[in-house]
Parts: sequence; C-alpha cells; structure tokens
Amino acid sequence: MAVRRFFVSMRPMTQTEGNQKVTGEVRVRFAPSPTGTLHIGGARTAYFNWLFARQNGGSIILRIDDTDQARSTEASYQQILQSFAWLGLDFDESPEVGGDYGPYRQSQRLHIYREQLSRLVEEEKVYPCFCSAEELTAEREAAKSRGQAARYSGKCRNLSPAEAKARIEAGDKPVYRLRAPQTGSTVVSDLIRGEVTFDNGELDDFIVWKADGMPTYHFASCVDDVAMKMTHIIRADEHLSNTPRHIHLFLALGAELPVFAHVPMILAPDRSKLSKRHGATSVEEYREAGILSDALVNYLLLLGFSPEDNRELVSRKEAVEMFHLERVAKHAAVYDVKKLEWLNATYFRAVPAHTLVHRLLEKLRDTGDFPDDPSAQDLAWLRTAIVFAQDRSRNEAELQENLRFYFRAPESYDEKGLRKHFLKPGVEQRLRWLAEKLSLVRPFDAASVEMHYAQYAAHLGLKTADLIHPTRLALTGVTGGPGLYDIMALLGRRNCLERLLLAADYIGAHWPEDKIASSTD
RNA sequence: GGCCCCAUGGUCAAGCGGUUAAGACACCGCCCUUUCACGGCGGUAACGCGGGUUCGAGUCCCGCUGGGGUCACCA
Repeated sequence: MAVRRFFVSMRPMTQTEGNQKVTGEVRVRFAPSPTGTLHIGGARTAYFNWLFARQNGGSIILRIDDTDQARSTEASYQQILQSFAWLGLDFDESPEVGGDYGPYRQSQRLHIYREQLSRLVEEEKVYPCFCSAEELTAEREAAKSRGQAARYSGKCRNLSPAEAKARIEAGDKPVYRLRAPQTGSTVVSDLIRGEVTFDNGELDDFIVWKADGMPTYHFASCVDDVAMKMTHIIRADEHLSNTPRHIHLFLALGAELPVFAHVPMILAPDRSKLSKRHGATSVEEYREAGILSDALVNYLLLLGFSPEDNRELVSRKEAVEMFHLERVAKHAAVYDVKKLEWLNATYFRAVPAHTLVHRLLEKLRDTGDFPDDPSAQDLAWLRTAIVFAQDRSRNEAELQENLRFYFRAPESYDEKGLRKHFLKPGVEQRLRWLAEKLSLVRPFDAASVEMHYAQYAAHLGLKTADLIHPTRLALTGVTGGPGLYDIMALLGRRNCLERLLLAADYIGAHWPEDKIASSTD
C-alpha cells in the first residue's frame, strides 16, 4: 500500500546561513497568557524573538493570549508589561502601543475567530462533534491501555450536515474539530532542529473550538499568526510536538507557513522542569532580589547560545549583532544561579556611584540612618563610602550590608577575627592606648591617621598590621573591607574612639588578661 | 505507555572526521593587598554505554540507557 507523504514546504523566503539577513519583512511575536508572572524561560524566548527582529530590521509583536477567561487577570498583564519594561525589551506592536494588526488581546478578537470558524465549517475542513466528555475520556483510556496515543476516534467526522444542524437546533452545544489527515506524515522545518517528521497516524481531529463558544489556544494562535502576518515562530521546545497540528491548521486556513524555531527549555539543577520549589522563577523575583536587568538579560542569552568568539559579557546591543538563531543549542540548559550572580557582580561594579547614592538614600532614610534632608556634605560622604564598598559588593543588598557599620557600632565581633586579633595579651590595653593617642590627632583624615599609625607601631616595636587588624575589628566587627584609614576618616574621630573603648571593655569583660595568657599559648 | 526532541567537566558551553578536547561560572592553590574584594598566574574536572562506517570518530550511522517534551472543551 502506498503511503502518501504529506510534505510541507517552508515559505519562500531566503533564510540563509552565515551573517546574511533574511530578506523581506520579518515579523515575530511573543504571546504570553496573562495568568501569572513572566517566567525566565518566557523572558529568554521573548529576548531571542526580540534579537531576531532587531537584527533583521523586523517587528516584534506582543500578543496577549487571554482566551482562558477564568485564569487571565489584568494584574498579571500589568506585571508582564512591567517585567518587559524592566528587561529593556520593547515591542513594535502591542495592546499598549497599538499597530496595524490589532487588537492585540485575543479576548478582543473573538469575532475574527468566529469568522474563520464558520468559513472552515463551510469548507468542511472543520466539523462539529457532539461526543460527551465521558465518551472521550473512555476512548482515551482505551487507547492508552492498548499502548497507543490517546486519540479521538473520529466518531462525528462523517455526521451528515443535516443531522448536525438538527442537533444544534435542538440545543446541543458541539465542539468543533479539525479534519486532520490520517495517513502520510508531516515534516516540520525548524531553524534550530532541522527537519522533524511526524506520522499523521499519530494525529487526531483535535478540537479547535470549545463548547462554551471560545476558540482553543491552537486555533486562536494560528488564526492570529496568519492575520498578523507572522513570518517566524520562535517559541519554547514544548511546542514542537504541537507543531504538526498547527501546520494543518495553517493549511486549512489557506495560509503560507511561517518558519519555525523551537528553543530548548530551561531546567532546574535537578534536571526537572524549573518550578517554584527551585527558588526564583519569575523575572520579578530576580528584580526584587537585586539582580540587574543587564545581568539577567546577559545570562539568559548565554543559556542556549554562545557568541562565536565565546564572549561572556554581551550587552543587548552587541547581542543584536552577534545573535544567531542557527547557533542556538538544541539541548535544554540547567539554570545556574552562581553564574548569574557572577554576571550581576560584574555589572554591579560598573554602576555609576551617583546611581547607587540615589538608590541607597531612600533605604537609609527608611532605616533612620540618614537625614531626611541631607546636606551636600552628607551626600559627598555617602558617595565616598559607597565607592569604597561597591567593589566589595555583588549586589545592592550586599552593598547595604557592607555600609552598615558606618551607622551602627558592632554588636558582635567576627569569631575568627576575635581569636586572631583580640584574644592576645595586651590587646585590651593597646586599644585603650590607641584611643587616647587618636584623640590628639589633627586633622583626623586618612593620610594623617596613617602616618600616626606608623609612628605608634614604631614606638611599640610592632608591625603596623598588629595595630590595624584589632582596630578594624573593633571599628567594624569584621576582618575585611576597605582600607582602614579610609574607614576611620569616614567614621570620624568620635566614633572611632568610642568603638575602640567598647571593644576594649568587651575584651576585658569576657577574657580577663590571665585567662587569655593561659588560653592562647 | 505511543510519538517527538536531546546527550562534551558539578553548571553554561566551544568543537561541525585528524585538536595536548577551548573558554566562562563554581571549587582549590599561589601572587598582589594592612584585611577583604577586584585583578593576575596555576590546578582539579568531560566526550553516558555498546556496536558499526572510516587509515582515523567527541564529530557520521544504528541500538541501548538516561533526561526532557507532548498526547486537555489549559495556554
């Protein structure tokens, strides 16, 4: 028996290798359903679409797939918009900016879907089905137990138009199914996967229209892709298996086929689908966690794509130049927070100081650590403190943490530092002595304090480091940080003296001289 | 379970028949520094398994294993 091959050709557009651009206008879309926040996987798909559109001088369209009335919310829609604004990805056409192919929310395009449905019914490419949910479930179970794909039997496929009409008039609410080919095969031409062949025998007459009078996702999506003249469909891998259905839908609609590209998925560290239990999954959560959008977008690019020169730091603008759909990996990528954090640290260190001053001001005022109406001097002071701490911070939260000691005396001392720098004979007295000497230093700036510390050390017959470390611990509570003299100048004489004595008291109270002598030997 | 996709270090990822199998993150040393961080230098670490094809296979073919996706009146 002859097997009829059902070949599907790509639209006649020159998509070539290398750096050649696609000729003709490129139109791509990102079509989220507003039922939650923007997932990082979605963000990456959107970014790839955006890059492809931008590098080909085409258009990227934001379409809202909100045919699921029950789950779609306005809040989610707003959230998605906000995430894209933050990511720095703009759309040429969307519900917000409009465009020639609107409206861009599927809930406002119902009349278009109805039109297309009746056209397809008339052309007998789609037919009503009156089977009950129970019947269908039973069929599915039966097929599965036979080890086959769960498919619709095609029971209503050959219902006479007269009978169908009678049942509808009698009040039956049918669903509508696409008359799909049952023999042959369908080939999906995919820019990333190559040619993928599906046996049509695996396909069934799937539902395009629900009994409640709403189109299914597949139907609305394809009708819109045709109506909005999409040339390329760049979407997540999970849709690859659905693509034969979409192809037959495009064909039924009498449309040319768009070019497909299925990008691999993003997996959690345990190789399962990334979900809530793995931590942050939405763009919004990363924003709140202090990740910079430049870093996130850079990271997302590197997940599944690598520039030809293997660069790691790639801006949006550079990515537009070097991105290549054909170079996108075929395999799923495991999400690695460490690398994101590294990228974030790299970008964070490059943030201009004045931006950080501005951002921190509000937080410091909230905690009562900074005057509501800071003077120019206060601002300059903060800026200096930030500059010293910025290189040592990977994100804004760390920066804040690293600035904390300027506003509060240490409540405890780093344990290792304590043993190393405090629990030695004579430290308590030495700190008191330093406080006394420091009270006489004029001016109390970094250069002057540094000079005096050198003199003190020489006088005591010690290395400067022996003075520096206990001082740092007494002043900040930790062993690391900016240069000590810079810290001291910023902290001011009064704070320094106070904390030196505080530390001395602490040592005296917890570890009297005799106890130290016997325990540090 | 049927169908489809995928498979290089812990992770991302170069490689597209002949390489000492890149690079990045992470990790570990060393250097720089008063300390920390940055930076520099160095190190540990990979072609899932089995068959072919070939003078030669990480690269091509087949099988297996493993992972993922899909099979809704969800999108």
